[in-house]
Amino acid sequence: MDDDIITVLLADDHAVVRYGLRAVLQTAPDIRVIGEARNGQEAVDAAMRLKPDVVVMDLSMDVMDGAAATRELQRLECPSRILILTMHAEDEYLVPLLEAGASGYLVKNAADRELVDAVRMVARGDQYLRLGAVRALAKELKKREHRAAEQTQYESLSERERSILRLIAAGYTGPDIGAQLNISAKTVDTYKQRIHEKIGLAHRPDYVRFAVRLGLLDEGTQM
Amino acid sequence: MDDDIITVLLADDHAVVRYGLRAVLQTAPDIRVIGEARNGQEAVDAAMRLKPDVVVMDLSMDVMDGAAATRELQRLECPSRILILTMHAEDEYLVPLLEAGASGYLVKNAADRELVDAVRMVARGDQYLRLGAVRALAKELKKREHRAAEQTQYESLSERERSILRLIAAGYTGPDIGAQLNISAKTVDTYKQRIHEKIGLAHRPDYVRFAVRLGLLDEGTQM
DNA sequence: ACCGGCCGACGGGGAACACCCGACAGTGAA
DNA sequence: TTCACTGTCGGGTGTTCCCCGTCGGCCGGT
Repeated sequence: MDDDIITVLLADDHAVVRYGLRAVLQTAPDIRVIGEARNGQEAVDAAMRLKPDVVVMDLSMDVMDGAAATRELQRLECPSRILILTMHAEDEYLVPLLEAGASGYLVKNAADRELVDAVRMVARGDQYLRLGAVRALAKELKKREHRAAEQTQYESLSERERSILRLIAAGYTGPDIGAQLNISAKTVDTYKQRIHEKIGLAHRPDYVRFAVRLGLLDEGTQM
Repeated sequence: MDDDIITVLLADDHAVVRYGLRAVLQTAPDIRVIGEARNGQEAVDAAMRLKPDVVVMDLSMDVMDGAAATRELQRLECPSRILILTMHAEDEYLVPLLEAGASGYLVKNAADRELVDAVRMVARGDQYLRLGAVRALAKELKKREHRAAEQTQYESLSERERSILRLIAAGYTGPDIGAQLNISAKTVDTYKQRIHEKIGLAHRPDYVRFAVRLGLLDEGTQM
């Protein structure tokens, strides 16, 4: 299966892109495209059936996106290496993708020149990452850790406490919150103190910053 | 120049996509690709030089995006029709694009089947719009109007009032705000009342919702 | 079976805050 | 000049916040 020829599966929901990728890869005699998929679900099915050396996978697909498909293939212990294609330099997705088991990450912009090299490297078992992506990695990791820490703190609260946190951040007063939840304003007070003890939020600005960072305020506000 | 053959210029910053588009359009005998461009700037130059019947233009490009290039070609009174290609159903860009002078709007998803038809229609002077896009038009317009209304309200405030609005939404108390701006808490009170009179924000939740919708809280919070 | 920890729910009281009232000076336009 | 807008401040009353303590229910440990 690997006696010279590198077999490749293409996964992209745009037919034009698949045509283009095919055209580029056909210029390399040691690479053969053995299948195509129009979304993540098809990619997983095809990869398990065809067992290609490399899956060239678009990040943004309708039914199951590239990240989800990567995770799924990893879960199913598919031996294929995965090379992620992305539109621009959306490096924020890099870390979870590598955690999910992707072997490479290529910006479509440079796909014509670098694609063949990237496929070969990934097929050999190496990782292929663009330089900018690597640089963004450290920064991203830190941000994510901080975000994750806050997320963990939030999840350490009880259900009631989370509700109170959200409502305080949204600007409601103690009595208002009590009315909304059918409890006394004094009870709301208790939760405030417990939130303070647990995760250190003391004043309203702390609540608002915390909630904005976790995106807790967008939910109830969408129209 | 239009004695049968439709001349086309391709503008997309991804070489793979250009290859794919070429492959699709080559299947139509009445269409000939006479040029390619790697960004909006090149597209404008090439279009003015080659005067193609149709410019097939990607929406998201680095140097000058499809919308800007469309506006520029319109300004230069280029006779070419413009067919916009977009990744997904990003219908929010539809209205400004049509205003800018685009003749058609095609989702890349369906580019293999519909592209040839779209190019022919646009070349004839018709508009080509996907059905979903048209349906989304009315909804988008409404949303934008509402957002724009709030934006206008915000801009109708004085500089000081805007600051107070932001700080209240961020959760600061009157005295806190006074300290930050070196004014009395009582002065802050006045601004609150004036904001109330001008744009109707009465309670803190109103402030928070308003600020979240206008994205006023993300700015000072990014790290 | 008991004890400590966590959770949901209250209340009192003093300090802090918000809200409505009025006030006044500077600036710029009608 | 008069009027509207802006930036600034104060007084008083009602509301809210914050720290204190309380109580019953539940669950896990010894």
